[in-house]
Amino acid sequence: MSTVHQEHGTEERILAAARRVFIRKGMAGARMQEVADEAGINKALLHYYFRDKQRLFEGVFKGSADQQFSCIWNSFTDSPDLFDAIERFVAAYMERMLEDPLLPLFIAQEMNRDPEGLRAFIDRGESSRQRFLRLVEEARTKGSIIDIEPRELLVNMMALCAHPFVARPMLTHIHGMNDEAFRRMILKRRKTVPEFIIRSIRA
Amino acid sequence: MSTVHQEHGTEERILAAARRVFIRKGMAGARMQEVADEAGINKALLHYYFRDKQRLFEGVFKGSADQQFSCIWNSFTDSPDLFDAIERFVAAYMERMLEDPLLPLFIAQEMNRDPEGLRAFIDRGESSRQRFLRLVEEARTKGSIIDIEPRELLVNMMALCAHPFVARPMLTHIHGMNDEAFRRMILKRRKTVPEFIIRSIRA
DNA sequence: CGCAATATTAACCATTTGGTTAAAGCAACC
DNA sequence: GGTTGCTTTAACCAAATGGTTAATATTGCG
Repeated sequence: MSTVHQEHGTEERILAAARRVFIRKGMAGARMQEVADEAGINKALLHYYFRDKQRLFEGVFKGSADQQFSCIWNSFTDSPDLFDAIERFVAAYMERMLEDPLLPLFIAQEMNRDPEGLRAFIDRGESSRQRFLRLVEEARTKGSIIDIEPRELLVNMMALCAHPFVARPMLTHIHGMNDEAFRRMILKRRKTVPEFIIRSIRA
Repeated sequence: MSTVHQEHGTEERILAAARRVFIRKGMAGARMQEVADEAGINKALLHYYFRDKQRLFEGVFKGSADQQFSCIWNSFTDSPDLFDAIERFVAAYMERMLEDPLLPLFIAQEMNRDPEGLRAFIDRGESSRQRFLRLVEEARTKGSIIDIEPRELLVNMMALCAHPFVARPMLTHIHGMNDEAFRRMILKRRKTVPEFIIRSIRA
């Protein structure tokens, strides 16, 4: 934003409201009026701060993607031990996503709707990702883990972390869980998922 | 459908077209006109066969949910060996989803949009699910696998199967894959995922 | 204060979109 | 051939929706 906007916190209020609405309903299902209502302002003011729906969405998506990607990676920035890194990553992911359980599904949904346009937003944690892959590669050559492709391990780890959030409505229904039970399940997984992974890869 | 509809395959054509559009765009993003175009018919004819968007959607969702749930479970109906059951399930899931890679995300998306209303549609594979859980429980008491909660193992297995499809746009971008490379990755996982799981749970 | 710039709103507009209607095709059947 | 009942269509409609405009309120400042 090059414009000055010497505002009264309004832009932040709008963004926060938009975030809630977009994450709940998705770009296609979200309504500008609903965002305005949730922010407690006039609809025209949305267009004053963010020219159109697309730009408002991008403002929201950028922050959300950062939250899911770069933010998480920083959790294990300087861990030299792979097992320790895995534990930290999983714990950071679970705890962070418990605050916004719809985030993983939202990201997946929107990336699927407009891969070309949103591609740029998810490149943030790239360096940390590379570091993780190297950590796996080292452990592999060192022989402290079995022979597994680093990328594959990463995908598996992400899968075990993200899926319960993506599939939450199914899980809660099938297992007859309420929100609190879901939360407990995630907190349990914070412990069991790293164990599950490490059991599988330990040499 | 209690009405007779002595049609010319039109209802099926509509459903197939609706399926493609809804799965691609989701309920909120799909347009009745687009479905009509894709089916090569007039928009009013949609409402002749399926009264409104909601019912057309339900027609699509019912079939899709069956495909993802009950259909898969039948793969290992009568396998008495847990490890064998896991291998079969994963293989069936991967192969089936390769035909409709957007299906898992679609189901998750819509279940999140309207959990109450769609809840009923996902109860299909319940008996097979129970059988799987019992198989795990047996193996656990028998001591052929480590001490793991059956439900947890099931969630992990589903996670490892479904996540690559849900996160496909991210994966293909980050790893610089095209559709064919994605397909190869899934086919590789058909082998490595069961191995990953079994390594982790084998006593 | 008074003025300029920014912030906010109510009313309005054009387009999109789900859905309807009434008429036209078209098949079978007498 | 015409009548009857299902199928298909073009034209139409009302509501919803993204976006604009012009006027009003508010703030900072000389």
